[in-house]
Parts: sequence; C-alpha cells; structure tokens
Amino acid sequence: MSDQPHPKRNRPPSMHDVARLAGVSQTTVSFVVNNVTSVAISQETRDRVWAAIHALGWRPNAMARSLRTRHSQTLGLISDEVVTSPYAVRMILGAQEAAWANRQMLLVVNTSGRSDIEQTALQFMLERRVEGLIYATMYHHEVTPPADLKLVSTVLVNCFVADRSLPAIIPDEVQGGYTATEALIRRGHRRIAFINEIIPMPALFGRLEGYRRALADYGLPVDPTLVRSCHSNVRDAFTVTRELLEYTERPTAIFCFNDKMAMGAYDAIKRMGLRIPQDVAVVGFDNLELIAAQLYPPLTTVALPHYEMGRRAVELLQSLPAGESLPPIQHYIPCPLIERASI
Amino acid sequence: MSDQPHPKRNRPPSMHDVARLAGVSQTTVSFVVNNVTSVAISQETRDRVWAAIHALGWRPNAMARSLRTRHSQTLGLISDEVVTSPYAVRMILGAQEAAWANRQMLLVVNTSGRSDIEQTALQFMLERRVEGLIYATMYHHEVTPPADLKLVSTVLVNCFVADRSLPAIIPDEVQGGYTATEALIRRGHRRIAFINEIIPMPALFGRLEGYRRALADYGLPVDPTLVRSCHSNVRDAFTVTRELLEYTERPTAIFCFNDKMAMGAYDAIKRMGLRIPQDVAVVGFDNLELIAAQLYPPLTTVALPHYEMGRRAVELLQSLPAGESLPPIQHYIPCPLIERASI
DNA sequence: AGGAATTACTAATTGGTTTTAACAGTAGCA
DNA sequence: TGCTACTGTTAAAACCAATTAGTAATTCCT
Repeated sequence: MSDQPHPKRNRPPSMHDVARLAGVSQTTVSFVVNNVTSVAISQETRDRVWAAIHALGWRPNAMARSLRTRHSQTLGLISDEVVTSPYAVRMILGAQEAAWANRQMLLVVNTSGRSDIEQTALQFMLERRVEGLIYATMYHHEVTPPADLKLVSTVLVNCFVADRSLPAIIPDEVQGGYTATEALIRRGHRRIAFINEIIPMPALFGRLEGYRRALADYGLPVDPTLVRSCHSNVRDAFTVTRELLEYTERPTAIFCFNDKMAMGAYDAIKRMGLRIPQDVAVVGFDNLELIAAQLYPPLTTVALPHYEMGRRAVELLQSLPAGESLPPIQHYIPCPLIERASI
Repeated sequence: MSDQPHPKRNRPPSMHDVARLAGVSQTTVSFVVNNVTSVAISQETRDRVWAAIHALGWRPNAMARSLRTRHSQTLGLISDEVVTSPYAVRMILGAQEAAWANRQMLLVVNTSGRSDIEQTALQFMLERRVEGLIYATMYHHEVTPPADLKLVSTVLVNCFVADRSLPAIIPDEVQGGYTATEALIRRGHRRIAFINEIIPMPALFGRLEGYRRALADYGLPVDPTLVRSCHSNVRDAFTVTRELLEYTERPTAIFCFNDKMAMGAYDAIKRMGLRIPQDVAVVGFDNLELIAAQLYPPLTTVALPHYEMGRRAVELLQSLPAGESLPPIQHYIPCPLIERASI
C-alpha cells in the first residue's frame, strides 16, 4: 500500500515539499519566495531554498495564495457580442493588456445577449471573487445589467444605465462627428452632407450634434436637405448618395455614419463618374480596417476607441482603493480621425 | 474596540457565518449546499440552512473550493494575435462557449507574438492550475512553444510543432482547396485558375494540393500557366488577374488564395468589362464577412473553421480523464464552402 | 551575565470539502 | 428488562497550500 514514501500521489509540489527538501520550515520558504525583508534569513538558507524550488519545479498555487490574501488577481469581462464582432474585440485586448500590466488575469464570458447566461456568468465571477468587472456591449447603447452587479466594482464599456448610476466608458460621439466634419471644413468644403443612421441610438444623435456644432463653429449654415438618414447598409447608402449628388447644388463632401455606408457612397460616386476626393470627399466612421483600408482610395474615417476604452476601464478598476466604490462618472473617450486619402 | 459582534470586518459571508445563523455546523451547510446524498439531513434543517444562505447573500468561494478539490475549473488560452484579428476571434468564442458548457472559465492572454509575454503567461496559468491549455495562433503555421507547456494538457490550435508531438487542431487546407475547386468544376468550369499566396506556408501548399486533386479526380489537366502566385493583397491580385484574363484561352473561373485577393480579382474582372459570375466565376478563402458579403456580387468563399477549432480544442481537453495525457493527434477540421453569388 | 540582533520555527488563519466520529432514538431479540 | 444493532442526524477534525503574527533559539556585543 505504501508505495510512495516521498511526495504524495501525483500532485504538483507544494511549499511544504520544498521546505522538507531544503531542510527548513514552510514559513522560511514563504519568506524566501516573497523576499520578505522584515525577517532576516541567511544567504545560505536562501540558496538552499531556491535550489530545492528548482529541483522540484515548484511554483506557487495561486488559489491558496488568493484564499489567504483575499486577492484573486482577476478581473471579469462580460460582454454581449464583443468577441463575435470583428472590430470591437480590440476592447478586450485593451482590457487584457492593462490587466496584464498589473499581473491580473481576465476572465472573459460572451453572453450572446442572453440574460440567463449573463446572470450565471456574473454569479460565476462573484464566486471567483473578481476584483472588478467590466460590462461591455458591442454597440453603444443603454443597458439594464443584472442587479448583483452592485456587489462588485463595475465599469460599463460602450454602454450606460438610464440613471447614470454606474461609471461608464463611452465613445465621444459628438466629438467624433465634430472631428469628421471639421476635417472636411478645413479642406475647404462648404456643402457637407451627412448620411445618418435611421434607427435611434446614441451614435445617431451624438454624431449629428457634432456635425451641427462643427458647422456652427465655422459659421456655416446647416442645410436640412443635406442631412439624410437611411439604414446602415451599402445599398441604401448608395441610393441616398446618388440622390444627394443629383442636387443642382450638389455637396462636395459626404460624412457617412459608418464605413459600410461610405462603401455605398463610394459606389454611387464612382458610378456617376465623379472622383474621390477631387469631386466629392468622403469621411466614414468606425475604421473597419478591412473596409476602410481596402477601398480605393483608402477611406478617411473616425475610429471608435475600442482599445482605449478597454484599457481605461481596467485602469479605472485598478485605481480603486480597496473597499471603496467607483464614482458613477461617465467617461467620454475621444474618437480619433484616421486620415487616409478620401478627403 | 468590539463594535461588530456578528460578522468579521467587511468581507463576504463565509459558510461558517451561514452555519452560525442557521444554528448548525459548517459541515451541515456544506452538505446542504452540495446536495450530498450519502448523508441524510432533515428537510427542516435544509430549509433553515437555505434561509440563512439567502439572508446573508452567501455564495461559495471558488478559490477555497478549488484549493480543496484540486479542480480549478479554468482553462487557459494563450494566443499570439487572435484577439486582434477580425475573424480569428471566433476561435475564442468557440472555446469559451465549450468551456462554459462545462462550467469552466477561460483565462485569455494575447501575447502579441512576444515570447517573454508568452513565457510569463504560461507561468501565470500554471500557477492558477489551469486544467488545460490552448495555444493558438492567428495564422496556420509551425510553432515552437515554451517547454513548460508539457506540464499541462495542451492543445495547439491553428498551429503545430515540427515533430507533431503535441495534439493540434488545424484547418484542412487540402480539403478546403479541393472543395473550392470542386464547386467550380461542378458548375461546368474547365479552365480554372488558382492565384496562390507566394510566401511559403501550410495554407499555400495545402490549398494547391486540394486544387490539384480536385482537377485530377474530375479528369482535368493541371495547366501550369493557370497557377499563379503573388503577395496576398488587393493590388497584386488585381495585376495577376488581369494577366490571366489576357490569355488567348482565358480561364472561366478563378480560385483565389483568400478574400482580399478575390477583391483584387473582382476589380480586374470588372475593369475589363467582364461579368461575375457569367464571364468569370470567383471563389475566395477565409470568409471575411466584411469583404465577402459586401462585395458585389457577394463572394462565394471557403471559411476557416475558427469557431469549430476553438470548440474542438476545449472538448478535447475536457474529454481527458484526470492524470492522462492527450495523444498527439493532428485533427484536421474541414473548411466549409460558403455559397454566395460569385460562381 | 544581560540585552540586542540575527535567524528560523510554531501555530493560527483563509473558506471550503470530506472523512470519521458521536449521539439520539428505535427496533430486534433473548 | 437489558443488550445490541441499526438508522438518521449532526458535529469534530483533518486537509488543501499558502500568508503572517508571535515566539524561540543562537550568536554577538557590551
């Protein structure tokens, strides 16, 4: 029966095993490993301990350590569809890299928008005692997250709650719209059309507001006939663009709600024998690499700061002294202009 | 000094707190929570325990449980750039959903191709006693992962080691190339060009092999002048396509190494006044939604089974009885044809 | 010899799981 | 009636792998 006198079963070595091999107590091993300065340990002992550690291939058990120290060193990330989306994933990368910089790990769950998964995911994360939670969505919109979210420090990313009672990190749609419009104005354009999304959402209102403010700031009138709406797809944008270009006094620049619509605008402009950007300049929104960079000419567009939002969310959580709760500030992250060749 | 007689400090309630409130031992609480059948507990006691649990809002501490049971219920995922890539992320989704189905959580680290991060990430995961590890890459290629990978059950995804000593889940490039070519043959095409990648990689050889086999199986000759290579970008593909179409006996179909190149082929075909698919059929590879579905006509292409590969990797890890190691089988996952309108 | 400094250990703690034991009540049986 | 055997119920205690407060044994220095 007693066939293994040395280590028990087939388990990774513990600090205790190291201590036995080095001929010291487990406490000493812990002190050596953690470089504790409050207790003096001779160099000779330290060397012996490290030798034993390497001999056994010991490495700390994070669960035991976390249990004792009450620090799980993990953050949770619950998203609806971010992992699925081709561009919003950079948010996860931003969060993960910021966590990494702090030696924290990221637990990721994608709920596919199902509230039962969302609920369970939250419970799992609470059981794992995450030290902070990011609740993110693919599209910028209002949400009503599960109530238990209040049990842990949470930051919303790309979404917000109606009463603004939770801190949120959201793209500055107004500034984005402003930046796009301003870039066109600075290139000398005076008749700038805006093809907006038609389904109500924060981006729709924000970008329109930015468009208006930019025109106002530069003393240009807002011509209502130049502000159009359609569904966010290539075909509808194509149609609307053609209509815009048939105006007797046609616009010299078009700001599209997103890159897909810019793709439709490109088609229409080329079909009418006009050149980009000489005859009509185009600015998009979203910076979908696969579209924006591949179009001819490459599309100047405004980027959604996904990476930055993920990073900021984690940094916000990390900045929090233990036990305190985050102030429900809504952080607006600027959307940078990505200049290519379409304006 | 003694201002809090009931619970200690400001920490989440423990099983002990529940036991005290319910007037039973901690053991009993554990039995009730885990529905242990080997020990009988009266219904009255169970109710009291559950009442106490709800009153305190207790939930298990996963770290304590994992420590005792030696089951961390977590899997690790180390990738080079998967999180960054617009399409390979579906691999993470597949892995996460499969893990979820087994009540496991996924720890994700993106190394950005840096081996120091890779090394540290692996150590972190070993410290957290992950029950399995997925080592994934964005592009299908050979890798030399850190040696410590052998300390935990590992599955490679979208990559492989030179000596095939680790189980790997990789796309079946040969079948993918075969499928694409076969689809064209079945539509009656006899002169099928293949624009291949020029940088040596498994996909290059595999897809070419599939192309050849399909032609052979249907009794068609392989015309070397129809097999061209160029760098995987729109411009070069455009050039090569134009050259192909200038042949006196021009091909009636083009199989492109990937969707980006198909985009270039589209441009060339349209520029020469030919129609897709009536005059020239096109098949791509990768199924980049943003390109393939947006092109006109929508591109028929072969999809890389990222989701499926992620899922299979996790299922492989889960299928493993404790203590055993996975056989180093190379699993080839089929690449399905996504039919749209370009053939 | 007494006190401080150095060095390392014992034991408590973290929040659970699980084995073993204890105890009360009841039935079986001589 | 008295003893054993069992059953249903709960508790005690060991254990998981670490951290850390408290303490003890040496050595060094006056």
